[in-house]
Amino acid sequence: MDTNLKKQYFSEELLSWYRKHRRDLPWRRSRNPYHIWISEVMLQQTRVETVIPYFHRFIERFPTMEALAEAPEEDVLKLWEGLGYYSRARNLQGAVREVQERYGGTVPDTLKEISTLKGVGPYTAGAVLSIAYNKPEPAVDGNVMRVLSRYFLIEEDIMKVSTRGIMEKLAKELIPEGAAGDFNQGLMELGAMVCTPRSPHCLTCPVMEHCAAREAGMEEELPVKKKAKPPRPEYRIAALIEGTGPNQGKVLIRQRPQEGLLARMWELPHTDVPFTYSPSEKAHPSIDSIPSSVSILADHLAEETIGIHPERWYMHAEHTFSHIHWDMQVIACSLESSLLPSGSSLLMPSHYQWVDRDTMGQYAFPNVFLKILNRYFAEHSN
DNA sequence: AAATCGGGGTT
DNA sequence: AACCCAGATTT
Repeated sequence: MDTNLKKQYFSEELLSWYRKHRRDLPWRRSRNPYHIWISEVMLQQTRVETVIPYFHRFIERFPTMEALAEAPEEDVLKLWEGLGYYSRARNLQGAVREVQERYGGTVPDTLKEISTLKGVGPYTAGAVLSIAYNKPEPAVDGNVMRVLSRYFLIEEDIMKVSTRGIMEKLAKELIPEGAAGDFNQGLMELGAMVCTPRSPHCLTCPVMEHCAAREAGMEEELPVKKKAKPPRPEYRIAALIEGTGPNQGKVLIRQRPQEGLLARMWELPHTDVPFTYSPSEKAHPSIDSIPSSVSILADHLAEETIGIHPERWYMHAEHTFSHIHWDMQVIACSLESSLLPSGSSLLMPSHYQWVDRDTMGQYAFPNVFLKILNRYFAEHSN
């Protein structure tokens, strides 16, 4: 079959399939460029079902770009809590402020301008332009690369930058006249609902008849993708420091640095230990079974003027990021003293804070620490 | 081109 | 346990 006919068939069938089968998603209920933009940023590397509650909370708290531009950054981070890739939140607010100042509060409608905004890469630019403004720009994400690699039997490694270029050119050619938004969303919808990574539902696919991978029996082998490196293990020890006196019932937390992993999020004080926990240490934990870790933790906190006295083993926690796996032992501690030279024993460095069950909600935590704190306060609810 | 940057659902 | 998700940025 002629290539151009295959393309025309694909575009027409996909478009009509989408218009019949599209899911009713919150960000599909308007074409507010700001709302579309938020949804696309939240959807980066994140599933639809995960995003939905975050999207509702976000537009309720920040209904307009003006509201988001004027909000304290910590409020934005708190609403992003648990969603991951927290630089997305900071970039989004920074970009919205840029739109307020440089573009008079209107999301730019050209590829050149919108692409200058922080956190708006090739995908997000194309998605916002096509969905909000119906501009014929491609929006190539993982779904689109999977669908196109199968339908056109493209065996290039989709992790390569050059392959992205091939896909974008192809995706742009396929956009039907005047239907960029629906077509691009249809491409992603097909990838999410029908042309899935494993065991694709070819029998219900609107373009199965001319799918090259299907004809070749290759649908399970595509797309070709080089395997990612496994996350490196990191062994860590954390202090759950229980307050006394005026801080009875509270726990000491600290804020992470401005840059890097989990930037500006709050956490339990903890540090890396330069060796692995043996299976017996994981299985039969106690302070005495990991004494060198405990002394490393005490030394680490002493450098931040926090003197601790380890009391008991509390729990084991694991957390996997894309590139790191944390294997963490949590030790309940009492506060020996503040080692600040001149202050009273109640003074703490400014990036430390006492919190209880009611006040911890003011601070944004990564999920691993959220779980530890929620368990602790559930067990210590006087 | 490779590494960094979260967290969780599916199979 | 492997895979991968409506990716962008930095090195």
